[in-house]
Amino acid sequence: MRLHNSYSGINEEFKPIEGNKIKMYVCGPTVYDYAHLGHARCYITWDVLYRYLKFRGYDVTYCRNVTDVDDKILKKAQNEGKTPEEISQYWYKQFSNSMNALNNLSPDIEPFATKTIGEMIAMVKDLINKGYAYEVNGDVYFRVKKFPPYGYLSKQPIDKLESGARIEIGEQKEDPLDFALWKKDEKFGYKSPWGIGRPGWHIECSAMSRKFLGKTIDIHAGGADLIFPHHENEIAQSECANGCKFVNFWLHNGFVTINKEKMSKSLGNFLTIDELLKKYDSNTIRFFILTNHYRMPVEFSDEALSSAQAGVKRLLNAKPSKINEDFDITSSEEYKHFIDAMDDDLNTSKALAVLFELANKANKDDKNAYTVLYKLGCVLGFTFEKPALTEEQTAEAVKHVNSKLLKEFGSLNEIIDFRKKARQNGDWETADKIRIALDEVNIILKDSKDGTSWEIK
RNA sequence: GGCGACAUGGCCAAGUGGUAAGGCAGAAGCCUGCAAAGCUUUUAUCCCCCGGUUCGAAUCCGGGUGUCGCCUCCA
Repeated sequence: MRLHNSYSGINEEFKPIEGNKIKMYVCGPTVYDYAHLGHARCYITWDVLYRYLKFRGYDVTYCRNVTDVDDKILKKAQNEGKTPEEISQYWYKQFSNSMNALNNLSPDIEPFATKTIGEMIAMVKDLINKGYAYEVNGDVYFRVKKFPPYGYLSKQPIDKLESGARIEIGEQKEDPLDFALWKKDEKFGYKSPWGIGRPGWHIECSAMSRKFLGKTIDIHAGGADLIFPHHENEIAQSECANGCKFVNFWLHNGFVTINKEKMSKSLGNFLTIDELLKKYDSNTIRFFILTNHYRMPVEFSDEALSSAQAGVKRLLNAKPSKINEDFDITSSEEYKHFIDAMDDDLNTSKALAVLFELANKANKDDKNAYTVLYKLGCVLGFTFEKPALTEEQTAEAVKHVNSKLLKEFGSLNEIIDFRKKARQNGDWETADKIRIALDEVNIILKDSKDGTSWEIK
C-alpha cells in the first residue's frame, strides 16, 4: 500500500513499524461548537483509512484526542456562566452524535486533554531539563532554534517563518519563533512546577500520542491546516523529548470549500453536520466526500450533494440478491480492482467506480456481485440497511391516503392490498391515486412481477 | 513577499508516457396498464495557453494565465 507522506512530499510504500500492528493518531476536535462539513470530511476520510487497514488484516489502534482545554472553551464558559467542563462535555456529546450519525467508527482510544495533564507536565519538565525549553514568569516556551529540522514538514525556510512570527503582548519569549508549552492561568489552570497554568495546544497531542500509542507511531493524520504550526511543533516537542522519530507517515486531508473559499469557523461560511443531515443522509455525505481524492479540495454545493444522493442511491439499491456468506469475495476481479485503487493512496473515486461496476452486475442478477458490493461498500462505511418507517410516518401516510381516497384504511399493508385488487380489476385510476398520495408523503411504490414494493424517497 | 497545490465533456471526477474510468444531468430504445427502478445504446479527435523533449504527452521539461490553500485560531 502506498500513502502520500506529507513529510517527504511523495507517495511511499507503507509498512507498519512492528509486525501487522498499526498505531494511528488523528487530531481530534476542540469541543466548544458544532462540527461542520469540513470536520465531517476529515473524520470520514480517516474513518475510511481505519476501516480499510482493518479490512486488510492489520491490527490497528486508532487514537483520536478530544481537546477540552482551550481559550475558546473558557471564553464560552465565561459568557454562558458555566464551567469549562460543562461546555466541553456538552459539545463532546454533540460531536459524538454527529460522528455516529455519519457512521464513523469510534476510535479505539479517545483521550481527553484534561485527563492527560500529568503527562504533559512531565514532558514539559523533560524538555526544560534537556535545554529545549525555558520558563518565564509561569509560562514555558520551546526553543525552536534548538531543533534544526524545524520547518521540514511545512517546507518553510526558517528565516521566512521568522519574519512572520510575532511576540504577543505580555509574552517574554527569547525568540519570536518560540511557542508556548505552558501558559500561566491562575483562574482555570492546573498546578505545575511553574505555578498555576494550562498546557499549550501542541503539547497536548505530543503527550497523548506518547501515552496511548508510544514514542514512535505509524500514522499521524489531520487536516492540512494543522501542518503549520501544530504538527511542526508536535514533531519538535516529541522528538526532542523522546530522542527518537515521532511519526512515520504524516497524512493530511484537503479542505471543503464553499464559493471557492475554505469552509471554516473563522470565516463563518460553514454548514454544520446536523443541518446537513436534515437534508441528506449519511450515505450521501460520505459519497460526496469519497468521490474526491482526500487531498484535493472539495467544493460544496447543493447540486453536488443532490448528484451524490442520486449516485449513492444507485449503489445501495442494487438488486439485493441475498448476501452469500460462503462466497470468497477475494476471488472476484472487482475485489482486486478495489484493493488496487485503495492501495494507491486511498483512491476512493476509483474504488467507487468499482462499486458501480458491481451494482451493474448485481442488477443483472449476478448473484455474487451483490455480496462483493455489500462487503466493499461497508469498508467505505456505507450503510445498506434501509431506514424503516417510523410509527408516526406510517400513521401520517395512512391518514394522508385516507383523506385523499375518503377511505378508512388501518395500515399501509391494507392500502397496498386494496391497490393490488384495484389493479387486478383494471381500476388504474384508484391505483394511481394511491400511488400519488403515497408519493406525497415520500413513499415510492414500485410495481413488478413479484408484486409491489415500497421505499422511502 | 515565502512555501505548496490545482486547471479534464453541461456539472462532479479518475487517469502521471501508448492514444480519455466512473457518477450526475440529457437523448433514444426495452420493460411497465401508466410510472418508478433496472437494462441497452448514446454525449470530449481531445484534457487552460505557448514552446520543448519523444516514434508517441492530458501525463515529462520550460514559460505564461487563472483559481485556491498555508505562512495567525482553524479539520
